[in-house]
Amino acid sequence: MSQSVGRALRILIELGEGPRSLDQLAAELGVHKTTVLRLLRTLEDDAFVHRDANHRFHLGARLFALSHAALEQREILGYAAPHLARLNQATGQTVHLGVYEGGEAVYLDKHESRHSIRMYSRVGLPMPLHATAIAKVLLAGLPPAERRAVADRIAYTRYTPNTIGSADELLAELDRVADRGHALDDAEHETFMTCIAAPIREASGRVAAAVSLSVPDVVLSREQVLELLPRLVETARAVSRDCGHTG
Amino acid sequence: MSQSVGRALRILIELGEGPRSLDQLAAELGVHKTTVLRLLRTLEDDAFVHRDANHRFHLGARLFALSHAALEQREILGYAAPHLARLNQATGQTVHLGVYEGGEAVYLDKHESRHSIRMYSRVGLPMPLHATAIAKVLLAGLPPAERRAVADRIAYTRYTPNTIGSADELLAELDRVADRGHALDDAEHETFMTCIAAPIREASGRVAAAVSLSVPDVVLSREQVLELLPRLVETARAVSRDCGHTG
DNA sequence: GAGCCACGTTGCATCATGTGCAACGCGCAT
DNA sequence: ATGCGCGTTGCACATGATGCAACGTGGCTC
Repeated sequence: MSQSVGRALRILIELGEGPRSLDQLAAELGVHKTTVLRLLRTLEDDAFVHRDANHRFHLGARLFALSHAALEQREILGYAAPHLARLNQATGQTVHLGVYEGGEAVYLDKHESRHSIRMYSRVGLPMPLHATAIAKVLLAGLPPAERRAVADRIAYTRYTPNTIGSADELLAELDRVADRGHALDDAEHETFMTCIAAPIREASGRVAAAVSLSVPDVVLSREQVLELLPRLVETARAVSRDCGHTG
Repeated sequence: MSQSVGRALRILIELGEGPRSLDQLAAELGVHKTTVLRLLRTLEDDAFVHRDANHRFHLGARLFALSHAALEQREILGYAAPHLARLNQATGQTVHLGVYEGGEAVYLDKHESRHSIRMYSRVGLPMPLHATAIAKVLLAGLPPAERRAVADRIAYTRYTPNTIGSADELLAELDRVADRGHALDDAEHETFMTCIAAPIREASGRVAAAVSLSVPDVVLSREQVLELLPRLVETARAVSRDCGHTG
């Protein structure tokens, strides 16, 4: 579709086979040296390729970073999916998987409630950091210094009377969440919703994601939702185990 | 340098942070949706990105493949270098590291002889497959079917009276090399040179590379070179161990 | 169930951008 | 000194990438 990009990608693929010289690449792609050189320089600027002292081109460091990132993302989704489905099956409620990435908490996966009254959300959508159970779990998993930095950047839009309104309040709440091992959203985002969330940890112990149950008041009371906590926590633990987290 | 390629790479980098939608990417790059879509399709064609059922874009499978390939290449170099330096130090002779990639045997690393008469070679340079000790070790490490295919493709240029002249001869020699665990180039490439080579194996047992010693006749006789074999083989074993090969 | 909205998708006209050519510079080998 | 191989640069051309505007479509909301 896009010629130059296609050629650049073919260069990467060729380099995947082993180091190449400029002329080799030009010959293999069937294009002029000049063109290959320009593509290589662009690739080099972003560390996708690396040239050694002898003007031979190798795959660059960025690829390692990317593949690691990709692996992590995929793994969590794949490992979590069956457990989320089972939790959804057992409770009949909306189940979310969320992760903290690039300064935002976003939904990675969603299993719909059986009830006609549902929570609005979309996979990939960022959520308010101070007003959702998932976000609180994710933030509680960050190192304290980073928590503070993130808390200071939040706008603290007040969605309901219960919404957390300041960085100090949020940080105090994050401490409680870290202690308890789960978070509650008690009508802090929507007046008619209660959510509970628990952390998923990867092998290193880092909080890699969070699972949540979201239930409208008209379906279950706050107390009834809390009764689902053990099930939720057990699901999060099961996913963590699948991710290699022992304990 | 190359605009569209640069944008495509930035897309990959963004996707390294996490899955994105078309509009998100367009906003982050500051370009029109259409443009991003085209770049994405090109990336998708080569499996650099993957789009899930919900039209969200992820990093694709090719990146895993590439990073594995790159890691392998780099690892061998890094693991081997100190051992090669030590062998070079101990013997004073030219030491080469070679790998078989994309139908060619090439030099990956070189440690120069202390003597004024040296072997001509350059890192990254392909070597004749039928007339060097390294290449014979590398080919001997291939599965038999592939050996045959490679042997049939060779031109069998006769460099010296000792040069192997046919596929059958070469295959017979490869069998011997595989049995012995090392190869000898007895003036088969240059009339005045003797080389010996031994395989480096990675964890899976596959022959990942080969080390060689190259000595001009005027420096050491054929017999004297063969006396260096134990040292060479031990070096190759040491590198193999560093690569995770047990045994 | 109907309408709406968000998002991905397509065709097209424009011109910026990527392209190939030819010439240069450099290092290495003879 | 000379020649060769390889990477590099400047330049003119037109190809191919771009943005616009309009269309499809699926999912959410009412």
